[in-house]
Amino acid sequence: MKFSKSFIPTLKEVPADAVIPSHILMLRAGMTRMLSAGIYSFLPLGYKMIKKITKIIREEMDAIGGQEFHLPALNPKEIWEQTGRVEAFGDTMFHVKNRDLVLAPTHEEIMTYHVKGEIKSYKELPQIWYQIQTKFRNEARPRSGVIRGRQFLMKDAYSFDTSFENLDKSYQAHYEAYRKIFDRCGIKYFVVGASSGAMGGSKSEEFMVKSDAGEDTVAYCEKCGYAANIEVATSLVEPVKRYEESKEIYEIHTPNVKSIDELCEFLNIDERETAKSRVYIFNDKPFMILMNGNDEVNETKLENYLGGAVRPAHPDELKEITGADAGSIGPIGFSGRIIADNRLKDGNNLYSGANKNDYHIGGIDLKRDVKNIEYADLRTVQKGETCTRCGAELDVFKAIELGHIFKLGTKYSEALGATFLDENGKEKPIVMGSYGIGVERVLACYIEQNYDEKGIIWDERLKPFDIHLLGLNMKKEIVAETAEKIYSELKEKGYDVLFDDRISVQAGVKFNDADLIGVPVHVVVGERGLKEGKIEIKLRRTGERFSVELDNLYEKLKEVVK
RNA sequence: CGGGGUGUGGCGCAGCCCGGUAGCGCGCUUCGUUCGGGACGAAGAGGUCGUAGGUUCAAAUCCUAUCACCCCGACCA
Repeated sequence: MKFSKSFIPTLKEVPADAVIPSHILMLRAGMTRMLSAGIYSFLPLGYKMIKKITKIIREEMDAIGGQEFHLPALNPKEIWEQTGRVEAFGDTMFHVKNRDLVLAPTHEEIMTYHVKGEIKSYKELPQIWYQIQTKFRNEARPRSGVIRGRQFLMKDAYSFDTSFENLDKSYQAHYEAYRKIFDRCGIKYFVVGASSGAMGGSKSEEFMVKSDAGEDTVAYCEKCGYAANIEVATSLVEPVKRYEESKEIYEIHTPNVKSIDELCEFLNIDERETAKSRVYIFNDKPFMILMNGNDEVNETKLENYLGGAVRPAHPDELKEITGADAGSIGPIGFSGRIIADNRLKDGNNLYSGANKNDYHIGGIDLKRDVKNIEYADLRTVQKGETCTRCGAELDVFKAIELGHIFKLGTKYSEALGATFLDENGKEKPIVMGSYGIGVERVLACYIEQNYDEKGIIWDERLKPFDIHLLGLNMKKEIVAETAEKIYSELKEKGYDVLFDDRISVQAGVKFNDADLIGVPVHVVVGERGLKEGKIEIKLRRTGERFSVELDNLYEKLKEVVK
């Protein structure tokens, strides 16, 4: 393709609204433009990359027996009401104003709807159905360019099986396909155990890329490879001590002591000797959570334990429920359900709030003083804690979710009545899995991992062109003629070539645009080299460059272009 | 949704505090010179100063409302 005829509007300056490297570079390289917050247009170069990525995805999905669909983005609201997800999505779902339609944020319902209508026998299962389609989510705050948009491309696949054992097979097939897809895209990623959240279902894993621009936090053990979303991650921490002798409960006047740190300082004690109380509401009823010291409540773990959504009590509710404000709340005298983190198990001689402002209580023995106490793992793992598998130190960092695979089970098939008859003529709900990949995120994450101060660095496995050919001074006949000749010969040999044939553009501009766009191999035709009959080849990633005789050019390119 | 910030030519910005009719760099057009790492000179084109009200003889500038966008947080199948 000739640059002079192409629409590749590169930018010299950094657009003010872009912050993260991938966003800046996609704008600067002329791949995307923003239309509105979280809504992006893909320009020819950007869309070309999207097509390359979706081609890889299609090949690997087809390889595991996937069949491609194209479902409507506009869905009847009624179907979504049957699974309760209009409410579950809430404001995240876009609603059409002048008809009872919604814009689909995912497609479990619609796929299940079609299964229900057509698949009736175990003989027709399993099935893997997928599509690559635009999804709509009314994100409260779109950010990081294409990484979190209100409209985005997603490859979503659904598996339909006769049993949970067979679901395992479909799930595993997707797991392996995903590894191949991300490997082929040249992305450095890792897989973490995750929470299924409001999707429902049992097991789920996320394919993650480490990045400060990420919105998920993961715990990772470099030594043994343990990786988990912070929502479900666990670590080994020392439990509180149980002293031989339990003191009696006593009240302490603690004016203006609110936080655990203030309490520790005031009483000159260690935070491990304290139990922090938080009040949550579950099913409209208040209950108390006890954490050791400054340990943070992990609300996802809490919700998984309780089996439903919780919310922290409001400040005014606190007063009504406990008689005290946050900072002075504790288990003694609290009448509701009390769940403590495992770390506090059977602890004694502990300090906590007195449910009376400016007072705390010492000498608490959870075993003796808190009847019906429950214990659960409710902590949020912190950096530097001990890996449960190998004992090494855990790292905790931000990551971007590229893909997510779920074992859904029968949640949707039951809600929508998608059943089949088994070998014994017995009606059973179809067992489902669901598997997503954020297509733009693959693009953005690749760039996040492969750029330098000059621009993007594409990989041989994922690149917009095979060769970027630069004709430096196209006003010189010898340069123009040679470059044109090389261009047509390269095309003949089957290379996809971007030929910078612009006449009134300085050499420096061409070099900089080439570095910005980041095709792996640059071929430079200039007057200087031609005087000695030579062409220059430059490798974008290493910056390495070498001159070759015109006669040896194609030979050399065979080595260099993979 | 809470906090902070920004809206001035295609892009990046100054001007606003202290009101007087809009400027700089890049880009764009034309001509000439230059020609291997974002050239130089000359001449040009291009702006309802986000929008709507208000104050004033006069508003980019002051006041009110509103919209959009960015950042931090909350939220996030």
